Amino acid sequence: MLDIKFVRENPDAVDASMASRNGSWDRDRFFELEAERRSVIAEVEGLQAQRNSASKQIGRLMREGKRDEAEAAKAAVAADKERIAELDARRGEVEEALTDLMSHIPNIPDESVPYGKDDSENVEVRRWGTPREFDFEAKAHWDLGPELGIIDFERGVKIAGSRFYLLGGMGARLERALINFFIDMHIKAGFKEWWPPVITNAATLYGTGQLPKFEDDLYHVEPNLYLIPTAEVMLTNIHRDEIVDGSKLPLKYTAFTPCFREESGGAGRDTRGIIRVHEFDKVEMVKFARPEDSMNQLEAMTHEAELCLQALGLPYHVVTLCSGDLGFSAAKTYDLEVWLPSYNNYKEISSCSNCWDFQARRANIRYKDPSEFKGTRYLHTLNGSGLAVGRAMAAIIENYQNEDGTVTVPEALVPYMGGVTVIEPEEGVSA
RNA sequence: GGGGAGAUGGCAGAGCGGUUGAAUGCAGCGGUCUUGAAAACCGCCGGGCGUGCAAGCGUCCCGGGGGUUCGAAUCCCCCUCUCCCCGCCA
Repeated sequence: MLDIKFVRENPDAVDASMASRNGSWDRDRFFELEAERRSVIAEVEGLQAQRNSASKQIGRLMREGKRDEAEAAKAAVAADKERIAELDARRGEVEEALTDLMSHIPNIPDESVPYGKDDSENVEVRRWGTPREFDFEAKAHWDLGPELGIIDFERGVKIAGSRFYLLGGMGARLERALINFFIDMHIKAGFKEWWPPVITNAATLYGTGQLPKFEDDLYHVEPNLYLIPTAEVMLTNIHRDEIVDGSKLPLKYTAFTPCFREESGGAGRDTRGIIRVHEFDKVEMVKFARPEDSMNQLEAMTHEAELCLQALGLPYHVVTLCSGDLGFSAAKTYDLEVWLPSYNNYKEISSCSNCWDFQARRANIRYKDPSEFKGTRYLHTLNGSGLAVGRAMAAIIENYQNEDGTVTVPEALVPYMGGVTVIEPEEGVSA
């Protein structure tokens, strides 16, 4: 959520932000509600002040035994009672409407974010590695996986539904290896490991910005319970409604969780393979940073995700999302896109964002640092994938495939694979 | 699922319906003392909103919501959560 005072004083900035994001907001209604809110507050608080002092007076008269005067004072105050109740109710309505309006406004892009209408205008920042030239016909992971007997699409659909898949044998082991490998990388970089629930409530989802606007993207378990779309939700909300000790910042958290997405809007996109599915595994990084340090922390977090790809020897490039492609809560985002031979292109495998105080304001996460300022301030939250496990697996299968249909295990993963260096076709899973 | 207890400031923990936004302790901040530190002593020390250049003033907040009252942390109702016992159970 944006700062309401900022919006009042800089409506043009919100207009510009909305235009650059292909969005819109009701500026007139905002000012209408905002003005009414303040006038209602002024009036009701004035009446409350009168009532409060009258009440004190009544208390005093009662103590002094001046019954008649006390009764007269009571009658005088009673007149305002109804008006106060009326204004109070109106205040509730206006504030609710205003909050609702505000909670649908996305974050404002950082000034360094390039202007653009959609992902075609994202800007490449750097490349690492060179896509491999195959001297044989390279296969897509959706063919090679089943042939190796490590990915089973048909039975995944049978036991769960479309856009679900099943890993078997070395496929399952590779998933587990990747999870452990990524988490170990982050632990070495100073991240604290967490293991959160994958079911969450509405307040938590509101805090990170999934609700109220993106309810349709979420799986519902019960009216107030949802499956998490990413561990970011849980890690960021760990400190919801808390005041963090400023000397502890930045806090660096990591967690592995499965992620659940309805993908109702994704029909027809990435229909093959394990690229876009309803349930996927991801290791996530989240940081809580001081405002003046958050941009540096974004660079560092992006670098941390890059190290994972480098360690796996997977070619990738980094792009800055343009304004039109930016997510709801993000002020700036770097996407890491890994080379996928089947796409003959780079495909998103990590997204690292600085949300500034947008989520912190929603989730009420502040910090305190008596040596620098009195009171509390909203901190900045950041999140980044490190990495999407399923897409990493797809990239490994495709980039490390051999002409004989086997897949070489990236060296860094061998210890995590129990010494296995090559994945060979196996029986009894799907083949 | 059944029964019982509870929810107060960063933490711990008081609080006859009327200067209680809230005692006290710890933590924190500032200071005295000290070569420095500790100890001791003194002072300060919640948040949101409105208003104001500011100092300040006002208002709301004692899990959440509603009610009674001139006035509620204190009384009533509903909800949520936590803890303990029993049942069930990986």
